[in-house]
Amino acid sequence: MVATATATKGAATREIILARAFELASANGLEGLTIGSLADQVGMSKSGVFAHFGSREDLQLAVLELAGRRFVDAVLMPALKARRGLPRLRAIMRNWLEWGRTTVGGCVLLGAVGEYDDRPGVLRDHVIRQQQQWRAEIAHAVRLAVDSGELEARTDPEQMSFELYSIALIVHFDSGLFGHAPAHARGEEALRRLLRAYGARDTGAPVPSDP
Amino acid sequence: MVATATATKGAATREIILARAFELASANGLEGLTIGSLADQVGMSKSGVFAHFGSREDLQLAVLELAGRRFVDAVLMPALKARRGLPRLRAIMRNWLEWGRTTVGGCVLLGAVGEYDDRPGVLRDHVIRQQQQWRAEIAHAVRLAVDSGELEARTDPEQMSFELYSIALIVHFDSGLFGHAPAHARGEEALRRLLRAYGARDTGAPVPSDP
Amino acid sequence: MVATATATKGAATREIILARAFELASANGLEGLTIGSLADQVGMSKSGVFAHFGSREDLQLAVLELAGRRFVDAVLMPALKARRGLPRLRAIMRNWLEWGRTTVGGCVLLGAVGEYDDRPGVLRDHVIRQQQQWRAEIAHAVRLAVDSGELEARTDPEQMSFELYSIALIVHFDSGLFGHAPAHARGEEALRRLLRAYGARDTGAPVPSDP
Amino acid sequence: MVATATATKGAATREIILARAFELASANGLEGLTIGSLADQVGMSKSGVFAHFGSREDLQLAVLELAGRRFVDAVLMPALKARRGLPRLRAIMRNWLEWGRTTVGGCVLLGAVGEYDDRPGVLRDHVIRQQQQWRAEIAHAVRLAVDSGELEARTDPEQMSFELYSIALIVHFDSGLFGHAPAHARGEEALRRLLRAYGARDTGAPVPSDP
DNA sequence: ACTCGCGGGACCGCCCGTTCAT
DNA sequence: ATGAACGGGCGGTCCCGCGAGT
Repeated sequence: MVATATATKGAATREIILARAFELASANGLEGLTIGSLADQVGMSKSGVFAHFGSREDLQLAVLELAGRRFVDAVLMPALKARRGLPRLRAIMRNWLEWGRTTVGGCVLLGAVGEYDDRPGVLRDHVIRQQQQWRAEIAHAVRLAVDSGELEARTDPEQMSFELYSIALIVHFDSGLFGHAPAHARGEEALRRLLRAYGARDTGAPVPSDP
Repeated sequence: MVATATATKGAATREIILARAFELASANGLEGLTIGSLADQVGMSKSGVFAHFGSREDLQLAVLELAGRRFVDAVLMPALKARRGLPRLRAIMRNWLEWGRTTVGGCVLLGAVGEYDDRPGVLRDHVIRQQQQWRAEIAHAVRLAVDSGELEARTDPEQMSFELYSIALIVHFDSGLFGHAPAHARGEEALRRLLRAYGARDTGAPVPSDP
Repeated sequence: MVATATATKGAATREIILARAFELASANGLEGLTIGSLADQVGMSKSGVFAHFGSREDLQLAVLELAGRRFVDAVLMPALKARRGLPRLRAIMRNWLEWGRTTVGGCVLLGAVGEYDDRPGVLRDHVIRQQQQWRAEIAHAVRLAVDSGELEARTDPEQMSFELYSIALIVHFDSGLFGHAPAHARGEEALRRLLRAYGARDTGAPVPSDP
Repeated sequence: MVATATATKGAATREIILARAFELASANGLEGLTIGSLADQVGMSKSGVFAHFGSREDLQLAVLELAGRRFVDAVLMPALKARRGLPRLRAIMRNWLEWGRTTVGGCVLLGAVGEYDDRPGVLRDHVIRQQQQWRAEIAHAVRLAVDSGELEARTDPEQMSFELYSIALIVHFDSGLFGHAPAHARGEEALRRLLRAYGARDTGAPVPSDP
């Protein structure tokens, strides 16, 4: 028998539960994700939901992983269609901010950073790993732009990744506090300045009528 | 009789409780602050602690305010000793990052941003007000540096405040995830680059033996 | 398989809890019914008991309804075996007073009247509805006796129902204060006089050797 | 120094507290009378209120006594101005029902009957004593009416007192459940019938234009 | 294999009556 | 007469197992 992703029916409902859990976690954070409320949402019994994950922590872990996959699909993969270098880097950031805007409650991954940055446990470990992965990805994109000569040669990709990340982070939280529009505007402006600081000529500004 | 800071005994123990609550909130977040655990920590009964605040929300509010005062004392006030303009701006950021390093769990205010950015209520309102105040303070410091000619004349103070803020934010969370040292190093590097991008000549680098 | 009254096990224990709750409410009133004490009595955990009702108010409501059913079974139904008219009316009252005597703490329904006559809420609404139903039932029995010519033709059934009710009420409370025996004796005497005042010839007196 | 009713200032404030407590007990019942809420109402500290009574039970007892005095003043004393016999008896009942109508929450004494009829303790004992006293008072008034020939000679004063009492009781509770007006109308009608049943010629009906 | 019903135990925020030193 | 503190209890929620149905 060929190995399939969802061999049984159980795995299918597990996906359904997970999808709903993802929505709840987007809205209320991973810590706000409760087995009871999730059971209500999917119309199952608490124990039915519970059985699929074994513990709340494992449920949260699964949601975190799903969020990671969705993140890749929505942010990273589409950016691969853009040309290597600056265009791809800008595509990544654009998709990222866009993703936070379209999802209610914003990016789960960034939210998780705020929830587990100081709470030891399996979840924190997972968040750390994800962050490292993801930042390495950005750093890689930066490196490509350096290689193509679109960014300064002396650029430290990890450092720049860190700074790009900080923009996504503050846009995420500011969106919650002050609304999407102003947060995104400020974030895009910060991004433009950051790119320029690292030597980018074309910053992707709509129309730089600057003489 | 010499005037004392705490007129009555009740106010004194309230301060003690509050101080302990501040520590707990630093470590576990404001949402992780529980009346029962707080009572245990201060060696009192739950009702004894409770009576001082009237509700958990009011306790959290009080902790938030205390954090605000401590922040001002540790970050803002000392920076006033520095000369207006760039030195003061750098002092503010230095104190800020330093504050996050000395306090276990990091800056409560920044942690609160992550907790209440999408949770409506009195606490969120308070966080918003604090953020606005505090960012306006930074913007003001920026304006002074612009006036003194140390930063570019076309600088938008609010935008720069936003970007400075983003550095503090990511340093806070990264400290929790990856440890203080690397986060601070990256943060300081980001700060230097940001200042330079806004036209600062002297970036406060430890050894400006730049040829 | 023979059809059983309680299909599942949960419903069975729910009945057990309810029965015990009924006893507690009889003794201490519906307001004196707490989840903790009930849990102790049935030897379960609080949450176990709680889960069966969802809220204390719903528990009280359920007890109230159970009391209503028991009341119908013990008072109303048996009286249907008596002939329409005066005999049935007397049977109702006799059963009623008897019911109060056999139940420890007396009739829950009458007790609820004393508890919720001035406390707004769902329970009060329920009590009101029950009272209306029940008094209408008595009024109906009165009407039958009027139709059969055993009571005066100009009798106002609602008024008489009110007065019959007042007898049950005072017997209930007097039983608690002064003991069953004297309260019942006075109540029966009042009932006899009341029936006579409304034109009944045979008052059901134990020894009608009245010359 | 001559002994006065309120020798000290403490006794005066005690009266103030008591008066407020009486109002609260009228509205919420003696069991709903809480030291904290009472303290709020009189603008004192809880312990300040508490010190005047020694325990909640004693406070309730004091309220019960005050209610008794007020009852005498409002119901019994004014009735003494009416002529002995039927007029006085009718005056008593009229004042009684009136008292329940003017006081928010109705007669505390009758409410206490419903609260302590099955709850052993000092309060119950006190209620019992009060009831006995008060019913004896009515029985006495009945006896006078019998002596004056306005009621049947074979009347049992205690029995009639019991029945008069039942009218007051149901009017009290029905007022809470269904409103004052209908309850009072039914009560007065019941009273008229009861008096007539005991041989009264003039039942005090407004204008018996009955030919 | 999967889902459910049922129950437990810990904990939560909150309120109450009460004591004690001032 | 007060302010501080306590102990116990309240209703309610959470995560989690056990045993049985299908």
